[in-house]
Amino acid sequence: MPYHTKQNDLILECLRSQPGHMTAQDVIRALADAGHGVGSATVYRRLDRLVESGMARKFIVDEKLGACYQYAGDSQECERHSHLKCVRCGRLIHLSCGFIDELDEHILKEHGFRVDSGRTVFYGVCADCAGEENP
Amino acid sequence: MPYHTKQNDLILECLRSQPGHMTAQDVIRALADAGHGVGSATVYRRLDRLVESGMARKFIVDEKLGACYQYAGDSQECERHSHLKCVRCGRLIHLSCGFIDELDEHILKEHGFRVDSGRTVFYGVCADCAGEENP
DNA sequence: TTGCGTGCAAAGGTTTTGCATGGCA
DNA sequence: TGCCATGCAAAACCTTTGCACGCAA
Repeated sequence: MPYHTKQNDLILECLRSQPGHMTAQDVIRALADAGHGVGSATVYRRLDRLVESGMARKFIVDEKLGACYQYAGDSQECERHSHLKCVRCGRLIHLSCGFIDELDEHILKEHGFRVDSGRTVFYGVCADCAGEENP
Repeated sequence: MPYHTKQNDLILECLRSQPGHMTAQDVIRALADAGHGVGSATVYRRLDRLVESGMARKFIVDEKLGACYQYAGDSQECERHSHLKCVRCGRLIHLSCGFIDELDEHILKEHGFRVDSGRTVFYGVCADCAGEENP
């Protein structure tokens, strides 16, 4: 049975305060800056637990950057968000789109694979960067 | 102007011999096992160049595992492959599917983002693992 | 001969692990 | 009082970087 600790609340609150996504290192730095230093080992351990329990979502954006975490506690609104990562400028774009749902359904029915859109990252080139290439 | 070296051939041949994908570490180990030791720095440098030149593709599967590389020299057949990664058993499944093309087209037209399917990894649960959950 | 490519070693970064201590139940 | 959680430090890991030497052109 997991215990309820102050550090757990701090980490969760930190994630919640951030509209976007944070790496584990972001969380560690944010807590340190706020005056509540939390050991990095604890942050990693708690983040993994939050993901297991469904309070947070975890996905990989970039191989240099570590894993990214995002709060998912209250609303499931972001559940069907996917992400677009521009490999040129590095921007990460949220994508809410019915087409994704259709795709997920198709993959489930035809290929027997249940996709978790919240984790999935599409790589490519964003409009701005594509514009710069072909002016 | 890039030079043509023995190590470059070895690395490319190593990738080509593998039907699937390899991490940089896999390449290093494979070459070492084959008796041709190639320095890890060289492997990383050459792999990056191969990706730049289009001879190989690179994508991220798992944050613990490093980047994955795949040969893409002869045929572009795999160009429109996406990958499904089962978060339960860790299996990586190739997905060739017209629906993906439609999605990419939709994202390009409606969201102005050109997706590179070859890099994209869908996370979720495969049929086998889903079956084990609900027998 | 020129200068890119290589290899070794060291450094950089994130994440994990071991172990003694502290705090929740 | 138990036992999980924490924190520190050290370790493990992949990847990058610096530098001298070797090899392709």
